[in-house]
Amino acid sequence: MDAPLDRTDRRLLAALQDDARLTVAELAERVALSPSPCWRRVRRLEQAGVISGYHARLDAGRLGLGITAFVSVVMGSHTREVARAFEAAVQDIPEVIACHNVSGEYDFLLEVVAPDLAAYGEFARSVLQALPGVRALHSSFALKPIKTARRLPIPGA
Amino acid sequence: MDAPLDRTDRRLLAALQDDARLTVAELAERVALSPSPCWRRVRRLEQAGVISGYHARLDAGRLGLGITAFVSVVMGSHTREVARAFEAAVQDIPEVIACHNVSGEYDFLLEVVAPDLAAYGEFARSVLQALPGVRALHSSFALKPIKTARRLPIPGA
DNA sequence: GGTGAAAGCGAGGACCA
DNA sequence: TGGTCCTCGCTTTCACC
Repeated sequence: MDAPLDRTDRRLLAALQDDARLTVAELAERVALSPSPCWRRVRRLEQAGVISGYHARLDAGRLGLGITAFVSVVMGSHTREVARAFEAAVQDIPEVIACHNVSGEYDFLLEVVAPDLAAYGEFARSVLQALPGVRALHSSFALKPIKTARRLPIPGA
Repeated sequence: MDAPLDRTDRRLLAALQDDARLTVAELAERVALSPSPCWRRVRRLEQAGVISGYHARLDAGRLGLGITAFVSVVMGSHTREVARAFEAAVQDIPEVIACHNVSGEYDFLLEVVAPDLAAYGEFARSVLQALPGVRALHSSFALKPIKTARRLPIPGA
C-alpha cells in the first residue's frame, strides 16, 4: 500500500490529473503498458489514497458566483475549544470553499464565493463575523484569475 | 448555449462536482430522468463551459509535497508591461498551483507547493523573488487543512 | 424535451507467464 | 510484476414521440 511511486505511476497520475475521463486504453497507450496492468495500477493508486477522487470542475462565473474572496481571520482567543468550534462551523458553510489554518499574522485563510459584492458584504457581516472566536476579518477580492488549475507538479512524470 | 440552468441541470452539476465517475445511468436515476436526455444535458453543460473539465484530485502529501504556502506579492511597479510579464512567468512555474490578482494591500496571492520547508525557502529566494516587478513577498504556511474540497455551492441543487 | 432500442466499446475479472 | 482473452454493462447515438 505504501510502495514508492515509480515513473509509470507518476505519469498515470499526471495524466489523470489533467483529464479524469481518459479511458484505461488511452492511459495504457500513453504510458506504454497494456490495459490490464494499467488498470490495476490506477486502482492501487485510488486505494492508497494518492488519488482521492474524481471531480468535475465548474465555472463559478457561469453558475452566478461572480465574487471570489480571500478572507484572513484573526482569532480573539486561541484555546483548543474555540478553534474546534470555528473549524466545525466552517465545514457547514457552503460559501466557504476552502479554509486553512495558517502561520503568520492571521490564524485562518478562507476562500469564499458569492454571487456579487452586495451578497458578499451581507454574508461577511452576518455569517463570517459571527463565527466562534473571530476577532477580525480582512477580505481581499480576486480581481483576475491568473492561474487556477491547481495542478500539482509531479517530478519525473 | 446560454439557456438558464434549471433545477435538473443544477442537480447534475452538483452530482458531477462530487463524483465525476458517476455513470449516466446513475446520474439519470438521481435526477429522475432517463439516460438519454440526461446525457444530452451533461453534454450541453460541457459544451457551454459550465463544466470545464474532469480531473483526478491527488494527495499532495503522498506525492511528497509536504508544504503548501500562501504567498502575498507586492509589486514595485504597476505598469501593464510588468504585470503581464509577471503573470506570464507565473504560468510556467509548476510549483505555483494557483495565482490571483487581488484587491487590498497586496497585488497577487499565490498558492505554492514544495517538498519541505528547506526546498520552499530556496524556491522563494531563487524563483519567486526574481519574478518581474516583485517588490516584496510574504509567505504564510498552511499548518492544517480545514476544508479543501473547493466545492462550489449550487443554489437549489 | 422525453422514450426505447441498437451497436460499439470500455471496465474489470480470470488466468497465464 | 506485465500480458491476453472474455464478458457484462454502460455509453452513445439513432429514430420517434
